[in-house]
Amino acid sequence: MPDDVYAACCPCRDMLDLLANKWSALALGALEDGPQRFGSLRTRLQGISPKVLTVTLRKLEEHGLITRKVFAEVPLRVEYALTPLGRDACAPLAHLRTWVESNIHRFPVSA
Amino acid sequence: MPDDVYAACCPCRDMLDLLANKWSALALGALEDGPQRFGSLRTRLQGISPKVLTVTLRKLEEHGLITRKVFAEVPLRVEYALTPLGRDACAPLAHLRTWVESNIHRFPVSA
DNA sequence: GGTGATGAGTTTCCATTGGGTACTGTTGGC
DNA sequence: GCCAACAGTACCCAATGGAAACTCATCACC
Repeated sequence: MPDDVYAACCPCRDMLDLLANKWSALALGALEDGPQRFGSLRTRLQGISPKVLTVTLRKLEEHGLITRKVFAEVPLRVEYALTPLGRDACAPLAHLRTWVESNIHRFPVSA
Repeated sequence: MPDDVYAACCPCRDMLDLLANKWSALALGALEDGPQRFGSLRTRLQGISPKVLTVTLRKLEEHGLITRKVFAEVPLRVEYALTPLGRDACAPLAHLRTWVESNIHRFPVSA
């Protein structure tokens, strides 16, 4: 079994690092509803700064999870959408998000 | 629905940030097999430095996902174990890890 | 009684991220 | 000419991430 996230040199490690990330998990989840524009994502991912959103989206695009499509309109429109791979990745991330939401009350009050 | 990971101020956000993290996901998964010692975790989480492992474990402990038990032996023995909450958190993280492992071949070659 | 091993970390340092705020560029409407 | 909308950049500082070396306690060995 060459594909092991516990192996330091396995590319799995990089993928896990990409997906196991607050903003990636939220961004992919936001795109589950369909393509979204930069501004819309920025609104949905409350608290994200434009810079961090850009970096997050670029990384996801680079790894084939989302696509970035520019429309030559005015004002400029850019749409981000899930690739089939990205769509599949949403399932485990959705589990994680919903688990957190439904178990948040079990966590000790923050220190 | 007050518990929303997309809300910046919701404590869910902090929990997602804690769990959606490469080392947390791997550490919790390693503890699924039963209590582990520091050295054992260090070996299993290939490539982690002792400092980062310490920080990771302390954060998980602080948030009630694992326990840290010191045995007054020589040489010193310290065991980390999942709490019930931690055990429950393993399920979505395991999904994520196995999804990555079984879909890694679909990712484009790293840039 | 000094030497080394064991286990579980610290300490120090540097490079890489994360993140906030302000700014840019393009075009259209007022 | 001036402002607004959209999609980002640029610049800066603070917080992590991570490697390598060091610490501390105790025991076993020579």
